[in-house]
Amino acid sequence: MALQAGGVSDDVARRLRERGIRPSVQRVAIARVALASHRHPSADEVWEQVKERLPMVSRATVYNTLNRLVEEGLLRSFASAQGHTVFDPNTAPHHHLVDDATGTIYDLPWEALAVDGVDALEGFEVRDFQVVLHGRPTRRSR
Amino acid sequence: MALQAGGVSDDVARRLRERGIRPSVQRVAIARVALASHRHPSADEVWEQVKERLPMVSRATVYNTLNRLVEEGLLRSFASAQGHTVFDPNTAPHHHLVDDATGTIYDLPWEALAVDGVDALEGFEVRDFQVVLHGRPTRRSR
DNA sequence: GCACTTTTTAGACCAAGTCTAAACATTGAG
DNA sequence: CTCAATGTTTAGACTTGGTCTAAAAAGTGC
Repeated sequence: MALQAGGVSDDVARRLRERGIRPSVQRVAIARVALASHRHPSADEVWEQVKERLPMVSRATVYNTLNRLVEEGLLRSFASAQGHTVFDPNTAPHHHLVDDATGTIYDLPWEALAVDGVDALEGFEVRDFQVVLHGRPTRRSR
Repeated sequence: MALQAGGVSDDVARRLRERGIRPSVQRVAIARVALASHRHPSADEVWEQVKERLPMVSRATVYNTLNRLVEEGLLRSFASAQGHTVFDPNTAPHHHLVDDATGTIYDLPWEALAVDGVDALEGFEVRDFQVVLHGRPTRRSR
């Protein structure tokens, strides 16, 4: 197998080590794909991509690693509109816009929308929230 | 099998007929459960409840009927935080609060929150939206 | 009552995700 | 370096939510 360019994978390995995750070859490869992704991939989509470089990697390892990355706060996961779990390396607060025709999920910056009334909600203690919009992009360039 | 009280099921049958759905015994029983529910049940939860009155009803009929009710606008469906499809008879716009500890989903009235900035979004055409909050109820009485 | 259409049924099938037991890799002590 | 202990990965079995299919049953119109 080809050696990986030092810089990026070292950075990923460091981030894993910081969270107490031993940076095995497999875990670094999986984390590289998942942390760089901007398309909210499912676990199997990550698996496909990782297999291009590391053909013998097993599905269980990909699932276990992704779940571990979520536990350790390096990734977020949530259910897509189709009910499948997808992963998002953007752990900062942001909103989502779902194109129901394609299933694509777009990130919207937190500052793009203002939500008023959360503090005044009666009967609930709110930990966090986001706006989920349904619609479609009007430009191709996204 | 016991006859059903006329009033309610006649009402459900009428609503089905209005949408061009022939009100078979099974479909009325399924719709009665789903339309009366306030707990965002999954299809299998609806199936369990329907079977109490109509033990021979098949899973396929429940799934088909619920999907049909969604198509015809009598129900909404969406993916819960756990990634399972759940059904909601409240088709008016409203927000959701998810208790991650229990998976329970609470409805919040549309007027409880104000979202600002949707019209000003660049690059997207928005069809609808809602706020999804995570937290927990502070009162038992819900 | 009879041909036709619609609905329901049981169970096969499928896909996403988890679990398991065995193989493999890594580490630290001697 | 060798060994034992521990941690990780693997293939494949398993589970679960959901769909599909072919045949039986029910409903419709003449």
